[in-house]
Amino acid sequence: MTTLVNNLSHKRRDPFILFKTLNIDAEKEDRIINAATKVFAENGYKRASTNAIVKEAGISKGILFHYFKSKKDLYLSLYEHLSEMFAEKIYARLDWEERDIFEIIRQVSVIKFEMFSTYPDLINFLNSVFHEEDVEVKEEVEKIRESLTDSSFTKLFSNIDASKFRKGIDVGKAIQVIYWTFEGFANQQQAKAKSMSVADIYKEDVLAELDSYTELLKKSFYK
Amino acid sequence: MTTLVNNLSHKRRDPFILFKTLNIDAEKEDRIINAATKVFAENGYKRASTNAIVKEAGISKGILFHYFKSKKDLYLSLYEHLSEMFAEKIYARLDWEERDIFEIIRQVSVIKFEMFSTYPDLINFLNSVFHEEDVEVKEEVEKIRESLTDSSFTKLFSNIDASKFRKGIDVGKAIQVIYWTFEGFANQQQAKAKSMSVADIYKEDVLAELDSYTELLKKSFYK
DNA sequence: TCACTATTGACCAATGTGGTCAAATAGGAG
DNA sequence: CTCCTATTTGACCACATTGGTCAATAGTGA
Repeated sequence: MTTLVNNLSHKRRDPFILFKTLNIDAEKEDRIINAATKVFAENGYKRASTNAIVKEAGISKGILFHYFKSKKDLYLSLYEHLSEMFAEKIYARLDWEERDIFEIIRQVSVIKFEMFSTYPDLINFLNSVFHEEDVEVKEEVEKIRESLTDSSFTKLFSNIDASKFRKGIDVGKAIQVIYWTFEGFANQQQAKAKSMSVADIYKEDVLAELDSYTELLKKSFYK
Repeated sequence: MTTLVNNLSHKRRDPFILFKTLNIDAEKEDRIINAATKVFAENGYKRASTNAIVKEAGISKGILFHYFKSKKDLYLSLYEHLSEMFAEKIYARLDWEERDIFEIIRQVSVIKFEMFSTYPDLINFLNSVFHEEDVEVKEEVEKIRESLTDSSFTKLFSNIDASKFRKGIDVGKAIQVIYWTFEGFANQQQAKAKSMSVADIYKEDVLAELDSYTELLKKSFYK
């Protein structure tokens, strides 16, 4: 069983196998991906409507079922494609030697932020797949997830330098607090982003605010 | 414009007006409330099915539409009833003079926890109503919400004793961190609770863990 | 027994579903 | 231009589900 890292370094996968065999321009592929991502993210597998997807993507019903043999096929292919792409980006840009929790979380946050501006529904989709309960896809989702789970990631978080924390601080709990803080911050930003165009979000501003939380937590938890 | 506090102290409202006029035993009323709460919380207004509600409640379709003249009526009555009940409990048990942020959040958490064991879907339902976008109910939800919004609550949080915090700490941001921590903790507990029976959750254990986070944050933020 | 109310669930028209397929279109080669 | 093939369309289908109705039944107290 190879890990994701191995997959990424040794193997060049063509995520949408169905797409590869047919000659489709990238722009249309993107439209379909974004439409499906959005509709699945908002509704879950069962209640997501293929009609809604084709409408959102601006394509005909026929062509969708020409590319994907069924709704299930679309869902699973999309999940495989997006989770691989997501992992790929993360892996390519993380510093795996880093042992400072704030630096790690900052790196992950920056990557997430950048992905959000290109694929606004990606993270929501991946979250919704994670919580998906429908029996028609649950098992196969599990299989795909397994093939992607990687030990490097957990190692990254279990290898954190505890010596930087002040005496008397429960490091495990402190890490939880840090995690919840950045999760909360990300949710807040996403809620904000809903009410404005993507162009109006300035990366520098968001990162500056994020850093102010980092600073606060460092001041409080570190020696 | 009266505030919620005034409503609660001066006025005895019968939340489910429709219920009052007919003689229904409390146990059945609770079954209907819990079923509707659950189904609406999980699906939102539009996609929630009245069939699913009557099945979950173990009642017939006819009787549901005998009590409530429409799905919309059920939804809005339920929202009004539950949000009033929720506010009532909070208001009855909060110490409004308290100025210590941890003490306030702890009080709110305890109340939330207790409500969760009796009405597991209450909080999810109120959250889902808050995010509801369906035009058929949005406006009326807004009206009900307005009639409940109270300034005392915001006053409570804006009146926090900042002098307890260490020098150099951004109190506003620290409060955000505290808020996100307890939100994250609550979500974690709720996820855990899904995989076990309500009886197996020990209040003392949960509160002890919650207090350990309080302790950590106090140690870090307070003088 | 009767009169009355509370409750049922089969039923309905309307809408929406995933998926199909004959036909229209586009594009390149000759 | 004609032909041929590959791409794309959307009307259409059988089926499931929807919110809501109502004649019929069960229950109750006198």
